[in-house]
Amino acid sequence: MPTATSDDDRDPDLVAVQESPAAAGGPTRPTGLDRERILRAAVDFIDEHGLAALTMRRLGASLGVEAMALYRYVPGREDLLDGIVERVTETLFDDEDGDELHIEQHTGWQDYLMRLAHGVRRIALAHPSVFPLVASRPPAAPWVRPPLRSLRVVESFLGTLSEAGFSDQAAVAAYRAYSSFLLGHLLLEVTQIGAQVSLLDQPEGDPEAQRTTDLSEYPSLLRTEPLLSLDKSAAEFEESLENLLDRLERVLHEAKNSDGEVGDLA
Amino acid sequence: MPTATSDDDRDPDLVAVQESPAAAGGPTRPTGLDRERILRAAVDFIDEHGLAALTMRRLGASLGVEAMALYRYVPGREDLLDGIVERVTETLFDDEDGDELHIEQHTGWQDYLMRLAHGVRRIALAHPSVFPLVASRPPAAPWVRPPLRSLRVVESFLGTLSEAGFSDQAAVAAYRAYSSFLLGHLLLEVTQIGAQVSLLDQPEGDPEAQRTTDLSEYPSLLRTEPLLSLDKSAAEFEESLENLLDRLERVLHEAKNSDGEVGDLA
DNA sequence: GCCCGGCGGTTTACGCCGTAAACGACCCGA
DNA sequence: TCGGGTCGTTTACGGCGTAAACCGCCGGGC
Repeated sequence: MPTATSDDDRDPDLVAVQESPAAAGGPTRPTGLDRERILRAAVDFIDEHGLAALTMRRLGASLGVEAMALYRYVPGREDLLDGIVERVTETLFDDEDGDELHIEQHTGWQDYLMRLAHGVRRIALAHPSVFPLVASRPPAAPWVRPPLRSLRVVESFLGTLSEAGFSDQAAVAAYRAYSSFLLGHLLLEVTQIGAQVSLLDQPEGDPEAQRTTDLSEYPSLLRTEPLLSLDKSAAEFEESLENLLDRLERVLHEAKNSDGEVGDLA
Repeated sequence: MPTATSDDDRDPDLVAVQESPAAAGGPTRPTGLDRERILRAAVDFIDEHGLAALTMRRLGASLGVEAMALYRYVPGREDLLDGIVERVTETLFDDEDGDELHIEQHTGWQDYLMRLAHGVRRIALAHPSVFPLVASRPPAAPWVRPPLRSLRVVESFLGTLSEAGFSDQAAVAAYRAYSSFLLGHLLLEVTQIGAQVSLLDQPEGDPEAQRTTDLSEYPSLLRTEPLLSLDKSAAEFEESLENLLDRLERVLHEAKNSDGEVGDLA
């Protein structure tokens, strides 16, 4: 049972990631380095070998080139990581059909927030090993909250909510609650994916000693362990998201009714 | 606006951290290495210089000793990091008065969840640079979700909710929603702290060019920028936490009324 | 008193890291 | 023909984690 959503239907945010033609195996690449090609190779590399394995030397090798060659297109490792994050998060916009994020495109702010959330989740699930980078790289401005990292997205978020009748305070509070929700849920979800695969490719040692930790001192854990091991990420994401939207809607309506008081959400 | 700390009273989770006597400056320490002393020094070091600055050599130097001396007490760097996390999270139990976490101690599951949340938040705020480690270190079992990392805490969590009438499914779902909430909120809060200090000690360059990014293309951002820069972390934490508890309470009561159906929260 | 084993810390060494700097090869317009 | 630019390589340096050899010292058995 891999990463099933509810018990038997598919997770709409889990899209098959097709191998870029002849990208995986050989260290050769016809010719012509280029910042864009480097970033693409870096993302592929992290997807395949994990974040910790990414070094300038190895990334160079994966492009059939010495490490120092990369420095002609990338100022240094830190900037490379920033570029990776930027590249991955930018796929929010070419997702789906054109740009789903434009205000005129969607039907209401709830629809907008749901599209945005699933867009970010799709990115996280497509690149589980890259997502911790999206979560932890220092943001451009101190009030930019991962995983909503680009000013363009934050602007679109605040603009949409404003237009829908949210006060500035309420919109900002919504932005904060929304980003906390996304970060917490998705970071835990991709971590769990990573933990599972790193368990799978470590079947060494005698198969008996590989037994899970002794839970005999923890009766509740022992009893609920099968439940804890079930993956309900997709359903829980949906549930939490809808709950957040309900809460925002309550704030919005309260502000409209008693409109002397500012619906502040905090 | 219920229990939230409003604009001007103190944050109860922000406790003053007193300097350990003569710990900050000199690299000297009387004598006698010891795993516990090493871990303490490591936490102090990270608090002072940041996570990235921690190396075996420098940690050794901060104890007046060569790097290799540490290896007599710590198998390696990875294990050191695990030890740091364990040491920091264990202070959950000696917080407050004895162990606040025992089931008999508190009055109801809501009170328990609030104490637990504020306990974790206190840890995060006391060691902002360590918390990302708490959040990202691979957990002991795949279903252990940071920042609630110890089996003891998870057991206590599930036991408390079970005893309060939650079904096993509902308790597990609550555990997941709760850990997502804590992780998302606290990680963003400590990140913001780190960003602010790292901005403060970088006042170099000519003071004019240090101007913040140009926001003229982003009208909503431009308008709400002062609001975005306001720190309302404590109040928002409280608000989100209370909302989560309300949601859990709803689940619990629905399950009790129509008790053929399982309140599943997801 | 002497010796000697092991405890606790140091020295040395190895391979990998990020990256500065010098160095070619190759191409193309004057 | 040539001289400069572009693009990648080579070489080198300091710092990293850590394996292995080394050594001073101290306490107990003879």
